Amino acid sequence: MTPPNTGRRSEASRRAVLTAALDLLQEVEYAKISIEGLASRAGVGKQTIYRWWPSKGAVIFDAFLMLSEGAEGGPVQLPDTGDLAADLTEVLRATVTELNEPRYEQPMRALATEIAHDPELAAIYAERLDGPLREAKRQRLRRAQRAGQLAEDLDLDVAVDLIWGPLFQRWLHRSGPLTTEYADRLVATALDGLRPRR
Amino acid sequence: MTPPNTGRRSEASRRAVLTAALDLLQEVEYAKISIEGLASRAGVGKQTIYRWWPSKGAVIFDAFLMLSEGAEGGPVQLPDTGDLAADLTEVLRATVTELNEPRYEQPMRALATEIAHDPELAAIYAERLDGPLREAKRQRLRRAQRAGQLAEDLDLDVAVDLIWGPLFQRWLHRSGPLTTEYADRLVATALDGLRPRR
Amino acid sequence: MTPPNTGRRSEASRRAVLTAALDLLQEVEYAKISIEGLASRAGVGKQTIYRWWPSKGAVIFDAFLMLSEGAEGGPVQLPDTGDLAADLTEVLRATVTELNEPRYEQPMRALATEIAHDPELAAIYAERLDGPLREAKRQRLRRAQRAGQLAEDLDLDVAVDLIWGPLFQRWLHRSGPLTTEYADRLVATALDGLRPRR
Amino acid sequence: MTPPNTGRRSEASRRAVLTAALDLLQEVEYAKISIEGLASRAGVGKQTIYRWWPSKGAVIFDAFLMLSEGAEGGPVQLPDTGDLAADLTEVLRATVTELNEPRYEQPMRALATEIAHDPELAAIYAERLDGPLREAKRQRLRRAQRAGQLAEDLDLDVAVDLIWGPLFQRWLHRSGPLTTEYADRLVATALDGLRPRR
DNA sequence: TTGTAATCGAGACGGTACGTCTCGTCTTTTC
DNA sequence: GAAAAGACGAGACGTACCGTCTCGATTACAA
Repeated sequence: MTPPNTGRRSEASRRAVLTAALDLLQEVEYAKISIEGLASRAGVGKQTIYRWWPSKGAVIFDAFLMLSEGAEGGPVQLPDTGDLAADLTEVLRATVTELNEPRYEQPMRALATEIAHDPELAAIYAERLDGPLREAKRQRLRRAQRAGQLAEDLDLDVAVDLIWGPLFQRWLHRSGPLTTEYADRLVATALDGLRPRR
Repeated sequence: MTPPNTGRRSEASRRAVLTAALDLLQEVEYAKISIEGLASRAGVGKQTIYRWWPSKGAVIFDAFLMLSEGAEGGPVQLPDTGDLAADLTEVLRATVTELNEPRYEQPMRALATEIAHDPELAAIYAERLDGPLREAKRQRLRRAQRAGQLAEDLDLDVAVDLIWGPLFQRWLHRSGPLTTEYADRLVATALDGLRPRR
Repeated sequence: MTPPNTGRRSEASRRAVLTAALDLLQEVEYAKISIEGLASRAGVGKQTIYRWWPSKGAVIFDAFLMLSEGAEGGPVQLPDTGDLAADLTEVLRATVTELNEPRYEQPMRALATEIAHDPELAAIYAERLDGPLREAKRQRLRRAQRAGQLAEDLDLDVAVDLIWGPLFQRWLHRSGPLTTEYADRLVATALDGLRPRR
Repeated sequence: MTPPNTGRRSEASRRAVLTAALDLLQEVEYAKISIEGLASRAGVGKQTIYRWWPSKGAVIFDAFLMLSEGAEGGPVQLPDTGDLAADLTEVLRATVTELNEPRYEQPMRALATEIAHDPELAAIYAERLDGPLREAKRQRLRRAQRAGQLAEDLDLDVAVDLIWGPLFQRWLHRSGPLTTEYADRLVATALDGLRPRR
């Protein structure tokens, strides 16, 4: 993200910009955020933003990165009580709650949009933000698979998509209410499949 | 979308604007389309656009509407050969092909973004564009359910999400390559579920 | 100065800009006047200025033009009591007083500078502002010449330069104090010449 | 001009800046010269300029000073053949030629402007650049006066203004073509005065 | 001979203003 | 009375410089 950086970048300014970005995202729609406003909110010259970030999206993205890297203590881990269905249901319910939180909604939609339109950003997102999380999901499933709780020939990537894809899709497109019941049903249906089990 | 229309609206101008919108979407990124440019491309006064549409998104949306309503002859219908897995695979493969077509990509991402940020538009989308399609999907599954090919207590809405959600999610977030193999595996996994079948 | 003007220019905005220009010139140095500040002072969009004037200098110039054309009732005329020396002395003394007035100084230096650097502006200045005044000077001298008070073969243009040139030069370059005594001596010396008169 | 200079200033940098200033004046309009560009052209840090000169005008001025002090070998002297009219005509013709030279025009207009707007610079100009020249002019006239060729009570300062003032005025304001004929007529008219000589 | 202190090139910083672009509104003219 | 044309006030865009600042790296005195 950040250019070569010959060694003299002001860390204070960097943090001020990223913090201001997160603050603004809480207040106004992503599209209405201007570099001008961002700079003035951060108490920073516009040039300082243009010097270090190629686009508004990149700033917002870096802000998310800072947030996530600050929050996370070590590698992410999904709960593992041995009961896969229960664990997944818990995680999805938490996700539902989070997605319904107003203060996260705007920033996350902004991020989703930015990723949808900028392949380069999408790649960084996949590596830095989604990557570790996805790996954690895959590992939880792998443990279940080894315990014989999942099909032996299961493609774990497809499995992850099958569980979380519908959730994000419904949230992003508002194709229906995002409730904990939906999360429950989603987990159950994904685990058992659409076909009847004798 | 279109206001009451008391009777004096110029159909020629309306079509010119919508056609120009579709043309521009092929050429440039959605975000770079301006009302100004749209009006001049359509050979129309700016006021004519502001008079009849509340936002840029609404224009683009109306353009999609015109496109889809023009294309469609009667109600949409999913293939039904009796072999559900084969039929779903065929449809998903077709969707994969379409999503990978460059000339559809920009407009569809634009639409997705617009829906993600504008709940009102999302509602109209759900009703006018996605609605009929979703109904067709549900009906195909219902027939399979009645034929005993799907679980009796299956929530068809969740089922639709389970099949198409991962696909759109992967496309929009570019979280992985969108291939026909992926479509195949998705259908199979959704039908059988993650758990092992004895 | 003003472009073709297809017929829809706002007279109110035009006057607001020119008035603001004159106001600002009283307050701050010409070089510190910005288009941005001018527009905001005039309560006008920047584009309105850029649309109708090619440069800051052109605006200031137009402002002077408005001023002079507003002030002047009919053609300018120099006093003619029959006593050329007395008349010229009176006029030059008045000029000295005016040039020493703080509220005229800044604008006039600004105008002089602008003319010095922009030949196009200089031409308009020569025609619209300086022209009528210079003609009045020439005419006063011509009457004196006809009355036998000036040399028959005198080049009136050179004569005008000889009387007013030193004054403006001394003012602009601050090469010495600009007093009424200087004006008196200048007139006398110009009329009699440097050579001794027997 | 130059600050106290405690003894450690780099002569190389000083010359580089002044030379760059003169070079740039040949290429672009004075107003378009920036400290930033000047520093980079001179291969010098901006701070080195800000450390040693108070303003852009001061740099340009110092550059002129360097130029003039380099050129001049000893005190300036006007020609003295005994024929005052001929001598003055020769000098004024030379001045006309010089003022018409494109490579001198920009820098000299820049200098004139700077002097017009900055009284402090005007004082230094009067002392360092114009002073010696003006003294030379006065001395030539004084010799003529002693020889009885000029009026006994003539104010030599006014006389100098009368001869050179119109010329610079006409050049700076472009109020008419600057030709050798004009120079000739100017000298003749100044010497004889406007009034008829019996 | 070695500090040590000021100067140097470089360039980031918070800012102001540039000249351009588009917004959404308003006004004029044409059909 | 809707339409095309386009001027208007507003304000963001990305760039250029402003004048200040900090950073090693020379560099030339004083110890």
